[in-house]
Amino acid sequence: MTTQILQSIKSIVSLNQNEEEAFVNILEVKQFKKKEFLLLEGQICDKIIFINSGCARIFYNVDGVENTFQFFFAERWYTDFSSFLTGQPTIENMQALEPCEVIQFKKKDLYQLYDTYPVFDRVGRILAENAFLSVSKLNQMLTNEEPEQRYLNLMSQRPEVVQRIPQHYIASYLGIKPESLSRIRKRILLAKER
Amino acid sequence: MTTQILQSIKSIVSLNQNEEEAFVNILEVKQFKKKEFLLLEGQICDKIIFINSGCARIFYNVDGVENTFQFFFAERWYTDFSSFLTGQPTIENMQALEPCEVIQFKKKDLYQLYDTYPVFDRVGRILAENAFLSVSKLNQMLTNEEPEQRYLNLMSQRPEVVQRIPQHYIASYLGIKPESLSRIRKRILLAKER
DNA sequence: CGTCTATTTGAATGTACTCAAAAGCGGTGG
DNA sequence: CCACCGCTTTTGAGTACATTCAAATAGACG
Repeated sequence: MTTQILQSIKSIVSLNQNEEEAFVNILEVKQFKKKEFLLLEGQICDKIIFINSGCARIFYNVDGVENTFQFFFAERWYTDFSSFLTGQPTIENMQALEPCEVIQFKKKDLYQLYDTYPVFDRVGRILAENAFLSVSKLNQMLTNEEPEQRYLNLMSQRPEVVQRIPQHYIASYLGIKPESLSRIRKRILLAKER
Repeated sequence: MTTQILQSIKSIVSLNQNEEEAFVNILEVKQFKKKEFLLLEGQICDKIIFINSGCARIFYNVDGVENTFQFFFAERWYTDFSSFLTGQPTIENMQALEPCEVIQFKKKDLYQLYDTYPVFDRVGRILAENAFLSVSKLNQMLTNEEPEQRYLNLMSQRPEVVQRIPQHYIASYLGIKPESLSRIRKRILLAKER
């Protein structure tokens, strides 16, 4: 059950037996059905989630419109850092798009680890750094590229998104309306036929 | 000279005398004239910069067009994490918009600190977390808000940007063309007059 | 003072948007 | 297993807003 998350950690730092045990002890496995919420806006996000299987999207509401801004598949870490760090209620929702098995642990347990085993500060640092890289990439995508190019890149770089995620969520992720994505797809198809 | 950066560090963790000395020892103070580059694309970003005074912008080139995506003022940290972490050449340019005094230190020195004094892993973690928060915010801004709203928010949340930064850089930061920003400003002025 | 760059203004264009409706698809219950 | 219902995707027509291209004005700096 905890093989994947341990592997993920161990690709970052090596843990001695004490550290590994201490870490495993704070883990909790959870199952979510399709459409269930792993995190709901208004909650304080005091946990870190690692996805064993399934997939989920993150979105928040702006004037009643759902704004999807990330998809998570197996082997990926998630937390709403803003809420996690500041203790403020989150505006993010994390919703299972397929049945999910996740491993999660609480902030307070993690902070205890930070204080007991400094190696975990390093884990935290590297996870934060990776989170930063991933948001930066998203940012560049949103600022540099036309919607059509964004979709083409998504197809080549994250095919699982295009294959497993409903189109209107992808549209939201790309920053366009479902109708526009539909037209873009049509354009791409026509271009290919030639 | 190092007062500000030490204060910034100490707002994160407390350092004992050894740690503080070790840290100060890796610091280097540098001056940059207006328009000079603190970081140039193609270089490997192997340093972290802390701005003592002045301001700078970060931009990269897309098809020959400069894409400005952040402004830095005094008391702010900067590094191109992508390049810093992966060792790949950076695509980012950091250019002084006013004369700048900065304090910087090298990656290799920092990693030595990481290994000698675990407290710096924590510093690194928290800086990475903050960098993440700031990129996330930028992201939300870019995805949620109309250009006009973005500019209004910028005026109220970061007035120093509007006051000290040339307009065409702000336009680029907002993701629009200088002409559009000019028209937006006009619209805002007209609205205020009523 | 003069040059170079930044900003403003104008007119025409393009692309995604809105609104509306039709077609397609998946899941549920009979 | 099929029929139906609801949700997703597609298509169409018209609109809005930033963009492009071009030119004029304003401002900064030597």
